[in-house]
Amino acid sequence: MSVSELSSAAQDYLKMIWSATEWSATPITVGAMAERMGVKPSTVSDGIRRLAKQGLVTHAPYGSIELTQTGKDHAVEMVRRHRLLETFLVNVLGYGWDEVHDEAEILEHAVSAMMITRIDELLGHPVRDPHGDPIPSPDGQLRRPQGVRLAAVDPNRPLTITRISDADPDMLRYFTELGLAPDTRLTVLAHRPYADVTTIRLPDRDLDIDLGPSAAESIWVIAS
Amino acid sequence: MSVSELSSAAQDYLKMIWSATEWSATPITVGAMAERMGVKPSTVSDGIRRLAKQGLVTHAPYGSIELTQTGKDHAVEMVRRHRLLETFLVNVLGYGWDEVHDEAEILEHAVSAMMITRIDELLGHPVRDPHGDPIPSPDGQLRRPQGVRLAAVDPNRPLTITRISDADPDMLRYFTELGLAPDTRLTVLAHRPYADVTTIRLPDRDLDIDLGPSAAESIWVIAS
DNA sequence: CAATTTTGTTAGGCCAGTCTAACATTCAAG
DNA sequence: CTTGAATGTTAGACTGGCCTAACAAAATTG
Repeated sequence: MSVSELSSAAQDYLKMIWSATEWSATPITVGAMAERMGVKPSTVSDGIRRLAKQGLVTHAPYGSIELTQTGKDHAVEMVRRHRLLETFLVNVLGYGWDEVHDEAEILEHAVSAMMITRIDELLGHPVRDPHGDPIPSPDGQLRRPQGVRLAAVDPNRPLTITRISDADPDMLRYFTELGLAPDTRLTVLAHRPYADVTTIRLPDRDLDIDLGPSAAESIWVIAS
Repeated sequence: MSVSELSSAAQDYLKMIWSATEWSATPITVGAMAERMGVKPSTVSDGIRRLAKQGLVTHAPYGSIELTQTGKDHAVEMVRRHRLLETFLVNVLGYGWDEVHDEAEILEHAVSAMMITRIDELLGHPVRDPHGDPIPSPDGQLRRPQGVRLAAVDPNRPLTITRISDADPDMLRYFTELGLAPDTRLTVLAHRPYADVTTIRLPDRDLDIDLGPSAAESIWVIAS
């Protein structure tokens, strides 16, 4: 069975369950899923039950939610669609990287496998989306970019941004103003714990910036 | 209210009602709609009732189905989306003109107004889609291409194809093989009524072709 | 113009996906 | 280790879009 035959809601559930463990190990909860999808927990609980019946997740009442291999395959396919579409919207249609998430979220349920193939070719088989997130290959392979959260790195080392979480469009617009994007080079000057501030320096723009904790958690870097 | 807020089914009904009278004056019937949408007449009857309740069509039981101004506006917007998407799929993603209809049929329900605007810009504000059908402007204006059905023209006059109905992908593939497309020049040699054949000549390819009635009804031409 | 065929509508049911409200389980704090 | 708070599940209702079956109206035709 192809991922296209799943309902839109089922595709969303699978993608969300998979995504929850992409950047942190904490497993997803029913409440968190409901929150992120803008529905009530009872709806999610019900949806999970339907997914389990279709063999896409395993779940005992009050227990943890795990994707089966099939579920995982479909989830990764949806992630591939989403990230290719985001890349397409930015590179071909001239969207801002803060504008693509919602559009891709809808399109990913509507595009055919053929269209995804064509978009992938047009873009030259990109391996990262505009936020630096890795794009799974057609067979589901996915190279995680190296990198750790900016909040967690030692000061005074040269760093390069590898990804920026696309969770908050407002924050992305703010980052755009500051010139923060994947491949931007920077150095952490200091973490100031009680002020909850991380000060960074952008050598290329000769600029120092104070970032709050949510920003410092959203930016991933490697040594450069 | 924007057309995007309508259900997918409602968008389909409106577009179909509008389309029914684009190339011929015969008004649409419940049965014909059901047939073309692949559902039962009872479903359409019900759907029409819901549309009427929303003020998008007027309809008395057993009476004719008419779009209100609002309904007409939404229908034309859907036609604009559909034809821009078809053009986009052919010109940007390299689809064949016989492959775009079904894909556009799904995408038209998913794209945002912004995406349509961007696609329109990328394509340079096209006025015809790959089949020669006119693309309504953003404000709903629509210039009907001149032209009459090939089946209805006098023999031995130089003609140019202005549009080819996209109703039948197989026929489009056949036309591709023959080199028949919008802007192709041709002459009708003769209509042979009892054989139900129209013989045409393609001067540019020095080729004579016999077309059956469905083909001759699908091709629209003007004097050239 | 009456009877039959065709076409359209209504009634009643099903499903997915949502809700609210009530209930069950688990977790955490004292 | 008990209890109250937080979290998750179930029950029951509703909606849109579909179905089948029964019925109503209109059109065609002998």
